[in-house]
Amino acid sequence: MTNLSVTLQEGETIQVPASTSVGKALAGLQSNKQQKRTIAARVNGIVVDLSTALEEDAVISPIQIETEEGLTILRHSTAHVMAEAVKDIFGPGVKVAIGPAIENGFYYDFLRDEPFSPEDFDRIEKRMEEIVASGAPFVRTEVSSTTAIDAFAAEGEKYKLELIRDLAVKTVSLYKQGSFTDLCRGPHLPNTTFIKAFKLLRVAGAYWRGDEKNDVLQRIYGTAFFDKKDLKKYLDALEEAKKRDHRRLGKELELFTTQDQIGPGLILWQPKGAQLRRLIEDYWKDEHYRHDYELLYTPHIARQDLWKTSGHLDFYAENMYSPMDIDEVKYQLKPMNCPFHIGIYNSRKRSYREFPIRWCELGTVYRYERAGALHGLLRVRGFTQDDAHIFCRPEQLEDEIFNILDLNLHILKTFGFAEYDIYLSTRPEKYVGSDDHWQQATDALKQALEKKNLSYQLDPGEGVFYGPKIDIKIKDQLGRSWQCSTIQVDFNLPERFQVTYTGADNQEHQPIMIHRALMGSLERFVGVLIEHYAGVFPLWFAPVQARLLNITDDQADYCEEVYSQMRKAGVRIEKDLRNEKLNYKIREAQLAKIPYMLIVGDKEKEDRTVTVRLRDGKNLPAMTISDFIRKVQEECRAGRGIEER
RNA sequence: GCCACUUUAGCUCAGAUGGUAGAGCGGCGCUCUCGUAAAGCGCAGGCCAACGGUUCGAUUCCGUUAAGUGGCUCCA
Repeated sequence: MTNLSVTLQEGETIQVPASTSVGKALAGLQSNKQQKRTIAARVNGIVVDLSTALEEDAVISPIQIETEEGLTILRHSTAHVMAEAVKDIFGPGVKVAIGPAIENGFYYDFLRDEPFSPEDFDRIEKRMEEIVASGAPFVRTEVSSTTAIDAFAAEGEKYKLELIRDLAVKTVSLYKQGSFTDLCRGPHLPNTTFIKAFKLLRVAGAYWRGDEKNDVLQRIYGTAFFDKKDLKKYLDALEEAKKRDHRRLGKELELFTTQDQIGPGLILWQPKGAQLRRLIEDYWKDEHYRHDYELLYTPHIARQDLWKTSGHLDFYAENMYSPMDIDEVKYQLKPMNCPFHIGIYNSRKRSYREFPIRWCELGTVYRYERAGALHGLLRVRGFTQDDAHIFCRPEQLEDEIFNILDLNLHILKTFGFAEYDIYLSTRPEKYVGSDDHWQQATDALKQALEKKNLSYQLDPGEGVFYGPKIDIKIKDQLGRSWQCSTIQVDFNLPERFQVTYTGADNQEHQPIMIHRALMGSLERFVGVLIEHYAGVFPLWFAPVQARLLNITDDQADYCEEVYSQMRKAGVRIEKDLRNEKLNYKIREAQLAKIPYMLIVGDKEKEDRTVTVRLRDGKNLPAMTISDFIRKVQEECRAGRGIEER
């Protein structure tokens, strides 16, 4: 028998007979303890089961269950166990589709006439426990596609048949544990005993292969971890996310609301939310002014012809609301601001000397979103973009992109977002503009990113048809990412609206146009901010900065005085002069997440001061009104990042 | 839009195999005037999402519609 040499990634080499399983080979290379945590391995770079037989010399690195990769395998295997449980309980009439591991868990799609109910979850979980306890091994077999097709056809597993046919390969691999066999590439756990902690989370509808023309399946989501502690940690994190839900906090803190009578996806900003938004807008405008932008305002509707010219009626009609008649002419609500900005550009002839032109607007747009897509502030039908359009010459593009990135990251950072995922999307299959232009623009985007020292991922073919783009996803406090910023080069609109400028050569040229939004939409950004801060906003954009609390009615007159002085000085202050106990007032202010509580009793009234209580329960020494005003102003200045510039 | 689930007082939620409903918080009133996370008592709030059907009778059963939630899909 031939001997093979097997080398552990980190060094040690042993000789084993051919056809030795990976698991066995590893047993000779690892400690017992390590061996117990090993569930799969990378052999010559390919991830395989421990049961895989070695047929050539190999470099092996074990995959431990507690690693990211191990967790994925664990979850994938748990999905198989869930499928087995479901088939056990609900019979062969239930058809299985696919069941992959996903971020934070797994799912499996089933076809079943009856809906799954939460009570079913208990039964399924119980059956899963039994399967896990049986310790059944996950057994891999390779069979010819025709054999597999026969087998799945006999069971009526039509989705599996479709998958095999589309694979169009000679042999496929099957995994069997207990009574359940699934078409699967693997790898899987050696056996079910590695499944220590799992939970089914929810059921949702999903189309077969994500296409709404196909069958609607029931998708059961679950998660699994290698021990109970981690599962609990995850479930706790879900709880925490629930607590931070901007819809809940928006209601509790009276930031925004929606009403049936007004319509879904249409946001009503309550006074506190409006204040928050105003502070963001003011800051945004200031920063744009500093960065050499000019501010625009444009209308909410325009003649339908405009949208014909812009091409929106061709490629965006399904997101636009029906036209309205005004003096027998059709008008439509705007889904984007760009044509209006172009209108301003075209209001007179432009010279290359004016470039770059940077115009920004907090422009409110309306887009039709499918009813099922609406979600709090994050997905709405009317929203305000922090939009801007830049017109420049090709050779200015890179600098402009660099400047945008600079402003973009600066603003995000000021709001407390310091981690991003950046994507560069290149030319899709269908596009307008010349290959040269695409190449130049894409290069300019790349150069700008590199000059700014930003790492990014390439999204080949994911650009919009009119130009390449950079998308920035921000990461919040809980590590979730949100798409907000987008920077897009546009070769299309300048052409359609015949946007030109007179060059140094006295000829007419077409400028490059850049669209960009940093926060994306104010609605979404505020939603993300609420969740990021859990409603505990930094002083500089807290809708209410301070609340005055008197101890008894005796200090009411002094409090009125303090209140009006502070309000005049621009401090966002409220007064709570009700005849309630101090404890009660403090509790309410605390729940309202107000940064400073100003407590006024006889002592303070006597000394003409206030005692400052912080959100964390600590007290600052009593200070005068003007000292407090100064303190607030200084902190706000620092928060807005003024000192950095 | 599609699938599933949900909709009871301002908010959070109970409730009855069909006989028109309750709690806590909040609001209002009275008493208390009180120093760092909930004082006491009382009162007022509901066409039980809307509309149709079944029924002697519907908030409860059935259907339709609307809104919400979780997904699919799409995206700021």
